[in-house]
This record gives sequence, structure tokens and C-alpha cells, in this order.
Amino acid sequence: MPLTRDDVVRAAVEVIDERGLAGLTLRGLATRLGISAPALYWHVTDKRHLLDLVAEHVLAQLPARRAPAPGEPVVDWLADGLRVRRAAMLAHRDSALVVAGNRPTEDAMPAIDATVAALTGAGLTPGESVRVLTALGSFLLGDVLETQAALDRPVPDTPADPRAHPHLEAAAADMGGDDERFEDGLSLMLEGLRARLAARAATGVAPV
Amino acid sequence: MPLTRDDVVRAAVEVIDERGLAGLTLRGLATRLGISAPALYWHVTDKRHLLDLVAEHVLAQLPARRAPAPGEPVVDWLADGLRVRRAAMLAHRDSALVVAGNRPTEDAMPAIDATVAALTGAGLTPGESVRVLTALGSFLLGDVLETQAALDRPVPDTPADPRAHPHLEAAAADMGGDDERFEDGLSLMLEGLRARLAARAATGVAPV
DNA sequence: AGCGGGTCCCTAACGCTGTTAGAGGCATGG
DNA sequence: CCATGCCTCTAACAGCGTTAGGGACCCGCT
Repeated sequence: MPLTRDDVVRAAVEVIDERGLAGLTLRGLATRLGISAPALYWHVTDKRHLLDLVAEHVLAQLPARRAPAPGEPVVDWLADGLRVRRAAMLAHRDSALVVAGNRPTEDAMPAIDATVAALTGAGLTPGESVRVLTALGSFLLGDVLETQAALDRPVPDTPADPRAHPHLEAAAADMGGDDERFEDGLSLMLEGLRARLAARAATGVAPV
Repeated sequence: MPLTRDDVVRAAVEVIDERGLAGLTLRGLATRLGISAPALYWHVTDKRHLLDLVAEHVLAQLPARRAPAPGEPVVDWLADGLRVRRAAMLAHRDSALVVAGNRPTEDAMPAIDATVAALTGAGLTPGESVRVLTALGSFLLGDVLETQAALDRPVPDTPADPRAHPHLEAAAADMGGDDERFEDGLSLMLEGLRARLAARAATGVAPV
């Protein structure tokens, strides 16, 4: 049975999961698939193209965006979507590096459009909605990027840090892990968003 | 006069500014400096090491972190620092890619420590302060990353988008540019932070 | 005066990468 | 029986980061 493009993409994801993005070479990938390296060029135009497909594949694995449950605050619904996206990315090594720089695929647009609709429905202007959504996306990307970068480059076993930075030292105890860090930043943004929505509601501006 | 490590780093920054990170090769850099490629290995242990130095160099170009002016709200002071950092990064092409994955240099630590001190002074716990600071850093990194990625990969002249995504279409008019996007996200996080600080002050918890 | 050691650079070469050129085998359908 | 796609092959190229090993130069010591 001949190889499909999807086989190639899936194998690439496996290689990245095992060896990291830097460990993905066309020759290695081809050998794993039992074909020769140039044969990959039949399925894919480019390594860059392959990475685009990998990014798409990783993001496509998350469940179809559910509509907000009746009575569910928009902000909570938004937060849930972000957590799902984050989980999908953290499930694959170096995914942030792969995803970074890929503008949203055409078939990711309906979900984005729906989210923008929800935000404008809650009282933001359309431009504001897009900006807020992009900001949340930037935060998510940056967070996952740093988390995964820390995995790739393990700590240099903290050589000398006696009491040069007392406040950082004090923080070490209750700093928490990656999830706490994300949740705390997220709650910051959502709190700000809630405040803004409340302000809009108070001034009685109807949703545009 | 012999070449110094700083000459090498500065030249590398120039190359990245002109040709992008992908356009930086050791051979090309060496030729620009008038030496042979292996000679670079006397000044630098590795290409990875060179990039670390470049990242350091870019971030070191920002003015020494000023202390908050008397009476200046901590949050405003924080925002100002972030804007300065963002400007420094946007001044150099692909800087986000270079900086990503570099844990803070040892001599950037005092400034971080001071900022944590300011935040705990304002009422956060030490761990909270670090998390908040990291979250702001993640947002900054993600924002710059996406901004610069958009520059590297110019738009595909929006081929087909008639009215498939009406809300996005509606947002196109007042979406604003990169700066507005950043400022909007930033104000979200800062508003959340302000709210949290206010809550702490209200419950009368003394700064730890 | 001569020697040693550090500094800064060289040429040559290795193994690896993404990628192209061009050919071939193997089905299917007219 | 031939043609047309599909899918893969071998051979090769230019370019990459990096290593091995050597050679000038200069400065301080004996």
C-alpha cells in the first residue's frame, strides 16, 4: 500500500516528539518510513511545507470548538478554549516552535470568527475582540514556548545563587509549576477582560 | 588590530538585521569580518553560543532599568519597562527567535529581583510576583514573535474571503496595527493586576 | 640574543543537511 | 498493447557547522 501524505505528517510528528524539532531530518524521516529521502518530495513540496502540515496536524487534534453552554459566561468559555489549545500544544515536543509563524489555517477561521462574534456580543467592538483574542494567543504561544524551551535546555543546576537575589529566593518556595504559572497569567488577562466588559455594560453601550 | 568577541557579535547582529536569522551563516559572517570561518571558533565556542551572545547583546542595549519615580504607581512603572523591552526587540529582525529559549542572563537578574521586590511591596506574594512577571514576559515574547513572523512571511494577498467570516470582516476596519494590539493586550493584563492589587489592599494583607 | 607561550588566524577536510535531475517500475484504462 | 498517471529509486550538488593541525606574530623571560 502506497504512502499517503498523512502518513508522512504523522511520522514527522512522531520524530519531533522523540527527538525534537532539530532531530527531524528528511533522510531520517524517510528511513523510518522505509523510503528514500527524495521520495518525500512527491508527498510534500518542501521541508517548510511539511512543517506547516505538522503544525496544522497538531492544532487539528483538539476537539471541535464547542459553543458556549447556555448561561456560561463568555470569559469562562474563552478560558476553557485556551486551556484546551495549550494542552494540545504541550502534548507535542517543540510544538510552539513549529506553530510559531504559521498564520491561522483557512479551516481554523470559522472557530476564530465565532469567538470574535461571542466577544462582540459581550460588548466589545469588533476590532477590540480581535485584539483581545490575539493577545490571548500571544500569551499562550509565549507561555508554551518558554515551557518547552526549558524542557529542551535543562537547568544548569543553579551553580551560585547564595543571597544575591533575595526576593527571587523568597519566591522559589511557592512559585509553583508550569500550570500554575499559566493559570495565573491567564486569570490576570481574564480579570482585565471581565473588568472591561463590566465597564461596557455599565455605560450601557449596546453590542455593535 | 585583532578582532574582539564584541566585533563578532555586532557583525552577527548586523547580518541578522539585514538577512534574517536564517541568513546568518558562519562562513558569511566570517567573510564579512575578513577572516575565515573556522577563525570564528577562537572567539566563540559554538554557533549556539554566538546566538546566546547576540540575544544578550540585543537585550543589553536597553537603558538601565530605572527605579520607579516617587509616587509612580508600580503598575505604570512595570508597563513602561515592558514597552522599552518590546522596542528593543522590535529594533532587531528575528530577535524573538533569537531570544526565545535563553534563560535570563546572570546580570539581568538584579533588575528582575528588583521588579519582584516592587511587586511584593505592592501586596503580592513572592511566588505570585514571579508568576505575574513571567506571564508578562510570555505575552511580550509571543507578541513580538508573531509580529516579526508576520514580517518574515508577508501576507498571501488575501485571496478569497468574501463574507465567509463576517465578524472578522467587520473587525478589519478598526483593528489597528501592531502597537495597538500590544497595548490592548498589555492593558488587559495590567487591569487584571491592578484589580488583584486592589483586592489585596482591601483585605488589609500587609506586604510580606 | 634567544626561547616559550599566548594570541589570532590559516587551509584542508569531514559528515551532515535540503534539494534537484532523471530514470524506472507498476498499476489502470482505452 | 500502449499510454498515463502514481510512487519510488540512485546519483549528485551546493552549502552548512565543525574539527584537525599548523603557522605567523608579539611580548616577557632568562
